[in-house]
Formats: sequence, C-alpha cells, structure tokens
Amino acid sequence: MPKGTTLRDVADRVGVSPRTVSRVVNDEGGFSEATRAEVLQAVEDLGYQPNMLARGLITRRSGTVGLVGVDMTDPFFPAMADRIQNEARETGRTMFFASNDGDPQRQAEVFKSLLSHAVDGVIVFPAPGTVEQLTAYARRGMPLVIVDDIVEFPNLASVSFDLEDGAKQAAQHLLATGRRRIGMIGSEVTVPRTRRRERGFFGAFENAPADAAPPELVRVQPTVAGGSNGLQKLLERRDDLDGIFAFNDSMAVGALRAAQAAGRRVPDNLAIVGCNDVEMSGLVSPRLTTIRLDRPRLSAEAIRVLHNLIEAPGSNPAPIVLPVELVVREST
Amino acid sequence: MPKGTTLRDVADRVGVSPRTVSRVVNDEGGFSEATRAEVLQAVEDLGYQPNMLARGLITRRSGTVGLVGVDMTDPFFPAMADRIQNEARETGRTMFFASNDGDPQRQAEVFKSLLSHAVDGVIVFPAPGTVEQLTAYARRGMPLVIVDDIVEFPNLASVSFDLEDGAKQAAQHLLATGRRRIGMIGSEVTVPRTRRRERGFFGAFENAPADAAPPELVRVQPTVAGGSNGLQKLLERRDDLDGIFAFNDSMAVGALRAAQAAGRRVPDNLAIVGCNDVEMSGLVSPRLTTIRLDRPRLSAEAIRVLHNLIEAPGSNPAPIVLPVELVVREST
DNA sequence: TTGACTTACGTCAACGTTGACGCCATCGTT
DNA sequence: AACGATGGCGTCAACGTTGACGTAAGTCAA
Repeated sequence: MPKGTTLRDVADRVGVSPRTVSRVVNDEGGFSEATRAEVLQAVEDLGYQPNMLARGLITRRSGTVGLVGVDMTDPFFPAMADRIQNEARETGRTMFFASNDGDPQRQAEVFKSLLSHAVDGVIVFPAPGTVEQLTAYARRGMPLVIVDDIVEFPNLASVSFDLEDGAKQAAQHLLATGRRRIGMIGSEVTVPRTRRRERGFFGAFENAPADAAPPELVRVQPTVAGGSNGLQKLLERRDDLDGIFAFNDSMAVGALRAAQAAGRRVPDNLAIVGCNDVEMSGLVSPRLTTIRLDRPRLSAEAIRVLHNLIEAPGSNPAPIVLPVELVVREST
Repeated sequence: MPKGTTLRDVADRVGVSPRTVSRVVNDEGGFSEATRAEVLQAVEDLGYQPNMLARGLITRRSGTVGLVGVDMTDPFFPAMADRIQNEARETGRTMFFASNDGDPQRQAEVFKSLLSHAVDGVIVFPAPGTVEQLTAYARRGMPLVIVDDIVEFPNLASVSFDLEDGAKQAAQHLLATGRRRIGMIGSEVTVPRTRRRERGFFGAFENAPADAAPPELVRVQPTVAGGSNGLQKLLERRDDLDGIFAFNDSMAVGALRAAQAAGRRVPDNLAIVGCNDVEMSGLVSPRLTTIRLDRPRLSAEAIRVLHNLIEAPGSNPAPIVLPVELVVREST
C-alpha cells in the first residue's frame, strides 16, 4: 500500500504543527474553535485517515480485537462473529478472525500472530486443554475472554453457560415425569468443562425418589453417529432404560434414530433430552426436549466484559455463568 | 498491552546490533552461521515476537488481509472465511473480518478502517452499487478482489461464477426436456450482476424450438416468500406455464411450495430449476434441479489472485469467471 | 503593577523496525 | 604487493504518531 495522507500534510495545508492536527483529530482539547474548523476542513479535503500502525506503536493500542473460534463453519459461530464485529465497530475497533481447529498448536500460532499485531483484546473459544496457554497470554497483559469455560485469572474473564445446572434440570425433568431408569450419553472428549454436565446429571439423583435406579453413563463421540452408538451401548448394558440425557443435540438425534430403529417409541417408552437447542432439534420428529442456550446473550456478555478488561487492565472479573432453560417439546 | 521483547533486547543479550538480529529474524543473509544460531537461541529464550506495527509502519505491509462480506450469517460465507483465513495464515497474514450489511455507507466505513490498518489486500463481496467506491480504493493502491461481479481495473481482480451461462443452461434444460411455456422468477434487486442471469435466460430462447412460447419474467424479492409470490404472479399472467427458472434456490423453494399449494404436480406438470445449490435444495421434496457453484474453488481463486496482486502491485488481471454446472435432480 | 494561571499552540523524543550506507577484515587474483 | 570483491557486521535516519514539556500571549485577582 502506498503512502497516504499524513498529519504533516494536513498541518502544512493549514499552517499549524502536526501536533495540533493530532490534537484536533483526537479531540484532546487545547486548540481554538477556528483552528479546529480549519483542520477538520483540511482533513476532509485531503481525505486524511490516521495511521493506526503508527498510533498503535506509541499508544500500545492497535484498535483491533481478535475472535478465535474452534471452527468457523460451526453453525452458530458466524452469528457470534457478526455481533462481536458490530459491537467492535461501534467502539472503533476492527476484528481479527481466526480459528484454532481445536488444536493447541494451531491456537498457539494464532495467538502469536495476534500478539504481533498488538490486539487490544481477544475473545476465544479455547482448544481443549489450553487454559494454561491462555493464562500465559493474560499474564503478559493481553485482555482475554474465554468462552465456554470457567477460569479465574487477572486480565482474563470467562463467560459460559451453566450446563451443570442444565444437565441437572434435564435429569430432574426425567425424574419428575416418572422415568426411573435413566442413562446419560456423555462425550468421550472429557475436559473439565465437559465433565460439568456429568456432574450436574449425577447431582440430580442425590435426592431422587427411592425407586429410581442408579444412573448409567456411557461416553462416545459427540456426533450423531456417536449418539446412536451410545444408545446401543446403554441398552446393551440395561435394556429397560426409560430416559436418556444426551450431551448435545446431535447425539440426542443420533440416539433418537437408534431408539426408533430398535423399535422403541419416543417418548412413550423412552424419553430423550438433548442439550444445546441447535436448530435441528426442533425439526426432527418427535421434536426434541432440550436445554436452550441464550447465545446472543453470551455474545453480548463476552464483548461487554472484554471492553471492561481493556479499560481496566489487570482487573480480575468474576466468571460469568449464564442460566439455561429446559425446553419441553415432544421427546419427553 | 504492555511492552514486549524487542529486537534491542535480543541484540543486547547476544551482543550484536539490533540490525543484525533483524537480519537473522527476516533471514536476509549477511550474518555468520554462529551469529545466526546465537540469535535464534536468544529469540527463543526471550520469546521475541516481531512487532508488526513497527514493521508495517516502515515496510507498508501490515501482514493482514481483509474479508468483507455482505452478511456473516449467510450460510456459505463462513466456509469461505475459513478457507481464506487458513490460506492467509500460511502466507503469514492475519485476517480482518467485517460485513457491509449490503449498505454502501457501512462498506465505506469498513474500508476506511481497513485502510487505517494498512491491510495488504481485501477480498470483498460488494454492497450493491459500490463498484465505483471500490475502484477508488484500488486507485489508492489497495489490492482488491471483488467477488461475484466482473470488473476490470488496475490493482483489482474479480472472481465470479458464470451465472449467465448457468441461467442459459437452465433454460436449455427446460427446453430440452420438452417444456415450451417457460417463466423466470427474477430478483427485484437489479444490479448489473443480477441482470446477467436474465440475459442468459433469454439468450437460451434465441434458437429455441419454433413451438416455444416467448419467455415470461417477473421480478420479486429474493427470498422464499418472494419465490412463492413470483410463481403466483407468473401463473396469473399465464396459467399454462410448464417450466420455471428461479433466480436462486430460496426462491425456487418458495415457488415449489406455491406450486404445490396451487395443486400443480412438480415435475409432472411444472418443472422448476433453481440456482446456487444451497444445502436446502437437496432436502426439499422433490429435490431441486439447480445450478451448482463450486464455492471452494471460488475461495481458492480469490485468495490466489489476491496474493498475485499483492506481489505485483498495479497489475490488471483478467476477470475470472468460473464455470457452473447444471445438477438434474427431481424437480424437472 | 505584578505574579500566578490559562489558553493555544510548538518542539522534541520515542515507539520498534527496516532501508541505505559505511566500514573493516579477509580472501583471491594478477 | 597491490587491488577489488566479498562477508559480516554497525550506524543512522525514517516510517507517522503521541507523550512530555516548553513558551508566548492573554486573563485575572490582589
């Protein structure tokens, strides 16, 4: 990119020093109304745009934020990106966008490059097992918002859904609707945050009716196929199950299909609760009872706390855990 | 963000000048093997990361590219973003991401900020009627790739699908399968690039069988509802239509629904061809015959030509127009 | 009238890096 | 032995901006 108009060009045209132009452009005060008008006119005439690289070099603020996702093609991710980008624009920042593909190595590369570009802050969906990697960046002074996990650290905020409670609600709902032999199809990817769903699920049985059987758990791949597989495994283990909680909606759909293929009627002799409320869950038949996550709110909170962190470097905000809601549809 | 490790820090530790460290880091040559090893070791030890702001200030290359879309939540957009981001990373660049919401004003703001950040190049899905706005940036020296339109200008490349030919193929297919009273549901948003589909459609009738009726055209909103509406209008105008080409798949789905609601059997007494091959088109019943676009290829070409432009500033590459393919399914 | 304050600027250096250029050994050639 | 070429550095300035500080003129109160 060739040279653009600089403060000096504007200054020369008006007949003041570059410093005065800078003051006007940044509205710092310390100039007369007449000067202000002249400078702004010249800025307009010359099409002056401040050079963020030069500005950032000295202020250590580049006017950028980063969004690091796991996989851009994840269906709900673009919506989040859109919100964050719009919000960033309103505070005069431009958004970097990258994905870590769930790979710690790759995430490290991404963060290196973001650091190189002196981003003002980053919202990240962490790759599995990278909390340490991320806190290291927070320690170096990078304002960071971790989504989907609960972390406490200076310069770092975390925003997540209360899926422990969601899982508990799901299990309680199954119990409350009379199910007594309940299994969970969990994910074989077990990082702390995925464990929480299992914790909530088992927690619901602490004061369960006396005739409730001990809950069952299998762990499979978090996919539709995994869900089918998980249901089969559960039925092999105990073929009189009457209630299922699945780790996510994809797995619930898989379980639903496998149940129907095995001749079970849902919900009559098998109830299924999913988790995540992706669009798919309302389209299958029967429509899936699931845990609804308020994703727009998650985006909004993430941006809000990121801006707070940028304004108050080094602060240590409490983790934000957003409530979730059980949506009862046809599968229970 | 606080101060990080600089060239000077590395230089002091090794006992050379910052200039030498710079040479090693950028592999410019002009240093001994021993020095090189020492420097790289120190870089490693200190966790040195070059400051792209400082580097960009002097080289006028910031190591960033921009991707400007119309609407991030557009279903196929994230896939494109993903490819571009991955490709950019391989050439050591980070990707800015923004949307113009189809609004020229907003697009102008986005470009201003990208210019501020001295992006090395931008791939843009232009907001309607903004070709002039964009060529102005190309003239200022910003390497630009315009997607979905055909533009010739220095410093600017364009990549699009040959939808004129696609529309022609669609109409020819309808004719070849015996349809003789054919209508097109066009878009009421008519910028040059949307007109091309109409041109191709009408072009197919130039050497049509003698018994083919003159083609009909209505223009409606490019949505599912618009498609339904369009079909009704066409049938009011001429209720013996036996073939429809819709501007896009959403409209084709709308037309399909309206046709079924009006008691037509598709394809028996009304054939419908869509355009775009979005996922939806293979899921409706009957599955839609449509024009398939090779979007991964589009992404790849866009990135390729952008890199060419960045390497050869001021060049004026020929517009790239990618072939499209008619996919015959059940609706014809 | 004086001195402290304020307003409206200007000057200078610094941010971290690279381009341009210079310098001193060392080496091979004639 | 003298010479040019080359390798391996270092020095200096510049990129465009802002922080820190200086200063001259004007204002106001005592």
